Amino acid sequence: MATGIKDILKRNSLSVTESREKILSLFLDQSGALAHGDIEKKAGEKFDRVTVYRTLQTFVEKGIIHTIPTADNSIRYALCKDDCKEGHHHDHHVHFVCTQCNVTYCLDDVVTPELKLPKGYTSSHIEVVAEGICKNCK
Amino acid sequence: MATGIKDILKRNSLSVTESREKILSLFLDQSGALAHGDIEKKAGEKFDRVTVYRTLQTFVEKGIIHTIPTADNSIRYALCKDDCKEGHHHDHHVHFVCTQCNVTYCLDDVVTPELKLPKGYTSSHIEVVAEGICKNCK
DNA sequence: TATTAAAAAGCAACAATGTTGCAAAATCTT
DNA sequence: AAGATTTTGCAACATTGTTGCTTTTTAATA
Repeated sequence: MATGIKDILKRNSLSVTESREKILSLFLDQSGALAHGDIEKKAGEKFDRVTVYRTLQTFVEKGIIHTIPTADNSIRYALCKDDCKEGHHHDHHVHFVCTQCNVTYCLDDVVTPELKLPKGYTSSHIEVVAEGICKNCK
Repeated sequence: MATGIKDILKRNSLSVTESREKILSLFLDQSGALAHGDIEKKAGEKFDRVTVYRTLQTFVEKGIIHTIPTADNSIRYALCKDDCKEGHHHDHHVHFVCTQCNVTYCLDDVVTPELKLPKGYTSSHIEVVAEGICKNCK
């Protein structure tokens, strides 16, 4: 499968625009997750704030990126693996936030564990966020 | 152990004030978690917005409540169990967000599972948030 | 390649959320 | 009850997120 930036956009029937290319490249250029603020800092001099919001929203809808829940009110976004379809994410991996460097990783190889929920509860999705020291900081 | 509202505050060496009593009672009166917005709606006519912020912050610092990460940028707070000490939380339970009624539960009996992390990663805390249909909505 | 319809970006204005400093009021200590 | 301390409320501000509309860019088609 082609993995160029333009290919990713076209595959998701998105028109190729400068801001989408730029923002998508930010994700491809590094392994961690990005908070909205990070993206705005890196791309915001060039693009309007609103465009960043709308682009991220579009990417989430198309399944190109996914959100990672945090406890500090700053949604983080990370690239999805290829098997994410529009409106149907398959992010069954664990996220890791380093308390030292503050980088968020997608641990693609660590699968979210099974949970035994109390009677009456049915879960459709489980998010696991581990916090600690990453391999670069230890 | 005494569980009156005043007792909880005194035990944590907090002075007993109207707003703290009111906000703490909101948590005691119901089982789910509360978002800042909920609290402001319920207590905000009586108290200043800033007071709500500061009170919640104080409660978190004292270990009376804890935060629950979400993917929608609205921090939720829930009461801690009694073994939370100041600055040292013991929230090894799973959280459950109902996608229908939007209530967040602390599943105190569901312990966060062990995770096998990749080499080099050490985690100090693991957050698990399950999403689905709760016992009241099914 | 030029024309045109559709989509996206930029702009402005606004709404919501969160923060800070300081004076007034309430609480705690003795 | 009086004074020291803590908390509250207020005002002003910063940040973050949203909406409507016009201009610009992209993509489709001749």
